[in-house]
Amino acid sequence: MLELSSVSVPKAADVLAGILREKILEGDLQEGAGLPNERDLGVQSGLSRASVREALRILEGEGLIATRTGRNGGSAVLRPSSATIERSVAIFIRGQRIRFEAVLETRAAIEPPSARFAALHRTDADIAEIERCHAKLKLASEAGDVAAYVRANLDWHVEVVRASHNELLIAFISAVSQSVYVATDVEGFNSIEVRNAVIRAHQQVMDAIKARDGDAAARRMARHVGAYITDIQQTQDPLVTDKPKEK
Amino acid sequence: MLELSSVSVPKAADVLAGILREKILEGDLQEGAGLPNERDLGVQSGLSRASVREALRILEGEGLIATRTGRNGGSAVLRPSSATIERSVAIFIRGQRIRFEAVLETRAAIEPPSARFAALHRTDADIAEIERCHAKLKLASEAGDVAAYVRANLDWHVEVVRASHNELLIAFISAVSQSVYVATDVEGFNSIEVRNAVIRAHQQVMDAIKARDGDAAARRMARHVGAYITDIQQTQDPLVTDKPKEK
DNA sequence: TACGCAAAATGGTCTGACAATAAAATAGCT
DNA sequence: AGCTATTTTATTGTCAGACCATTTTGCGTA
Repeated sequence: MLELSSVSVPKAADVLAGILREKILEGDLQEGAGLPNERDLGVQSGLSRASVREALRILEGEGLIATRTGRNGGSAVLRPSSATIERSVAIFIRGQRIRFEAVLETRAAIEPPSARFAALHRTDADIAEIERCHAKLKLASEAGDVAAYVRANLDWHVEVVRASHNELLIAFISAVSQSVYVATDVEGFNSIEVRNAVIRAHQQVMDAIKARDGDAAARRMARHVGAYITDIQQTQDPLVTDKPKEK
Repeated sequence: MLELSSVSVPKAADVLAGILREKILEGDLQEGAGLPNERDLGVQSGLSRASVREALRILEGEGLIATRTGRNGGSAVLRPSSATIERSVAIFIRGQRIRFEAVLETRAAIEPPSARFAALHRTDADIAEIERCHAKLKLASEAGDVAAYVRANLDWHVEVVRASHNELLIAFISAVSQSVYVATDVEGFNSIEVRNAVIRAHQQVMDAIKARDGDAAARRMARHVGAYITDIQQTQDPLVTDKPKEK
């Protein structure tokens, strides 16, 4: 008797999307290159326009193409950016109901080694960018503008990781920061004392990165994010939200 | 004169997808719950079936639903898994032509802190699982089955991170490992000497995790992945592949 | 030359039909 | 009754063709 493991029946749109995806990732289609219009793609592939459109929509969801309407419109090849990762991480965090503590832990795990790489690989332009964020942070803190302060704080951390010149770490920290932002704009947290401590810690980390001292950068960043976690836990503890039970 | 900043015209499918996405992420639709069939959704939303299908395809791409054909088929709500992150990371790495070195750096950054969390949060079941992978690793190494060895090696690392009980770190390491796997199955690398060194290093890390010694676990893991990077660089250096120029 | 309007090219949406699939219901046989 | 084969049915997958919306191009006129 012939054994068959439930043959899969790929959908037309998936197949076409796969072919186009390979062409793009393989580099056959350069960034900015325009795909044929939907009707032509239909003729070339022997599929209906509906199926072609579904394939294009898949690629659009993967951040591989962008589509414009109108004359000279159509689908153009895109370099997949970190935005795609950010979206999937955001959905993962919300959908899986990831504990906020886990998100902070992840950030705390990524940032110290990133700070080390930043100290080793930084350019002068990176330093300038980081200091620009720091200046904005100080300004917002002095003005008591908490929302701007939180925003600048996040930007500063992302900018430090950006100085590592490791594109994957940058994408990860961007994705995580996105989710941290929506949850740290708490009035109780971000008191004037905490803000001043943050500014001092940032200064120390920046000094280490400027001096290209990887060990110090990692150590100081670890201390900083560690303090951040304990601070926010103290603020949140009273109003305990949903604490998922151990499985 | 009235100033208008180019109004955006959201597409019907995007709007519907957004509504359904919120319902799912908000928890209004439990996992496994079935959505109405496409025709009903069309009637309820006032859209054509084509638009409804496009919306469903978007959600499917985001890993939020799964669709089956046939009677009692239709779309059922899914918990977004790490697979979605893995896919977007894989596309990002290939599409951006991320240096392999950067991928290894990212792994090296994530694993030591993960090992620390593993030492702190591990259960006995976690230990058993890690040791199972380690046993398979040793067996494959002794048998000289390099492919199985590489696979088991990767599994061991993922399993250690899994013991951290941090779902986001687990998703990240899974995504990165996926890409590491395809590139480390090199014959020159993975010599018997390297394999034995790996086995010894793993043993030390496991000892620390068993003893719930977070500092030792992080330190030993850092040393291990650090050695891994230098080893693989020595193997690859002779046959330098594409070295993207500094921007 | 400058402005405005028509034409053309392209994606966006709708309608209706039929094919493919898989579960459920039914019929038929032992 | 109980099993098996067949038919029915609910649902997604695919197609064809039309029309609408948007944007660029180009022409024609002041």
